[in-house]
Amino acid sequence: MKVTLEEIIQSIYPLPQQVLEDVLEHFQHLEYPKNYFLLKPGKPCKYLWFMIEGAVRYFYTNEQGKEINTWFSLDTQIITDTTSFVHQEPAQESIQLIENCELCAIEYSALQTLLQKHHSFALWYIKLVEMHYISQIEDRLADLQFLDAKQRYQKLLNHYPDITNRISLGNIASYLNITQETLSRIRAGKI
Amino acid sequence: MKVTLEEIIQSIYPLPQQVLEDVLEHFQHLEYPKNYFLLKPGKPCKYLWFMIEGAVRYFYTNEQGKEINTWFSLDTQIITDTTSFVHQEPAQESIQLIENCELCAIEYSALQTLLQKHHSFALWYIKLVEMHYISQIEDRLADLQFLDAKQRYQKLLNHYPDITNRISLGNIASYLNITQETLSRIRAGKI
DNA sequence: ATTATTTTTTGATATACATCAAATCACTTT
DNA sequence: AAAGTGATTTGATGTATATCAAAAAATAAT
Repeated sequence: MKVTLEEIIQSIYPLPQQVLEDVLEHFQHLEYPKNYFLLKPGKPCKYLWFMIEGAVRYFYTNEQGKEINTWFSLDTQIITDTTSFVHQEPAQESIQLIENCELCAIEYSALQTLLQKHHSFALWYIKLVEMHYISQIEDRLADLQFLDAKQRYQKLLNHYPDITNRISLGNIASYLNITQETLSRIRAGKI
Repeated sequence: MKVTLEEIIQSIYPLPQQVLEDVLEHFQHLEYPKNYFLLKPGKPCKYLWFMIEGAVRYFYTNEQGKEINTWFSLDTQIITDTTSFVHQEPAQESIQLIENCELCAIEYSALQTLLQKHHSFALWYIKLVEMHYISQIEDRLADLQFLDAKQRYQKLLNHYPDITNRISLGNIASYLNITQETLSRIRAGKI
C-alpha cells in the first residue's frame, strides 16, 4: 500500500483536524517523468516536496563541468534545497528525478502563511526540520569525516538494499565522493 | 562593546515584549574556565547555549582514541549537539571550552514549554534552526566534499582571520580532517 | 539479430595525504 | 638562565584513491 500525504504529515507531528485540512489544501499532487528537473541552479527553490514514490538525486556541477551527487531521496522522504528554500535565494545545486515520481508539493509562500496562521503547524515544521533535515545532514557529515570509501558504500547498501537496481554505479560513486572505477573495484572485492 | 543575550535573540526574529521577557527569564548566565566540558559522550545534551564571548570545540573520539574536531564556535554563535538535543538521546561527541567563556543557556524542557506557550517563539526557533544550524552544516558538508585540504584551510582563515592565535595547529588540523604535519606544510607553503 | 550507445570493469601510473620518527621551536616552571 | 614540557616543523616512506586509457558487458535503437 502506498503511503498518503496525510499519513506522512501526521507521522511527523499530529495536527488538529481543522489545521490538517487547511494544510492539505495547500499541497499539490504531481507526477513527473524520469530525468525531469525539480530544481536548476540559479533559481530559488520554490517548493518543499514530499516523495510518495520514486527517486531523485541532488547534484552540483563543478568548475570542470563534472556532476557531483550530494544526496538521494528514495520514496517517502522530503525533498528540497534547504539553503535555497529557507532564504529564497538562487540555488547552487540541481535536483533531478532518476525514476518516474509521484510527489506532493507546498510552495514557500503557502508554508509561511500556514506557519503564521497555525501555532501547531509551526510546531509541526520544527519537528520536520529537526527530524528529517538536521539528522540527515549530520549523518552524512559524520560519514564523510570518519568512514573510508568502502565503509560509506556498505552503509549506503544497508540503508537502501535495493539501491544498486535503482541507481547507476556512476551516480552512487559520485555520491560517495569516489570515482566509479574505485566503486567498481570495491564491488569486485578488490579493495 | 559586548553583545547582550537580548540583542542576539532579537536579531534572529523579533519577539513581542512580553514574550521576550518570558524567554529571557528561562535563560541562565554562566561563566566557565578554559578546558571545561559542556557535554560529554553518553549524556543527553540538556542545553542550548549562546556564546557571549569565548571559544569551544566539538570533537569525537574514534576507536583508536584519537580526538577528531568536528566544529568550532567562536563568540556569538549557538552551541549545542543538535542531534542529541532535539531527540534528547545520549550524545556521541564532546563539547569543550578552548578559552574561558561567557555563555547563556536554556534547558531543553524550558525550550519546549516556551515553544508550546508562544506561537511567536516557535517562529523564532524556526529561524534559529534555519539560519544558524542548517546553513552551518551544509556549508561544512560542501567544504568537505568539494575542497582539498589547502582550500579548506584558506576558507577557515578568511572566516576567522585570528583563528591561529586562538586555536592550536593540532586542533585546526583535526577540524580540517588532515594531520597536523600536513597543516604545518600547508602553512609553510610547501603544499 | 545487429549495431550503436551507455555502463561497468580492468590495468598502469600518478598524486595527495597519512604515518612514523626525529628535530626544532616556544613557552613554563624552577 | 636552565630544564622541562608541549607545540610545531621536517624528512622518509607508505597507502588510498585519482586519473588516463582501453576492454568488456549491459542496454537500447535500428
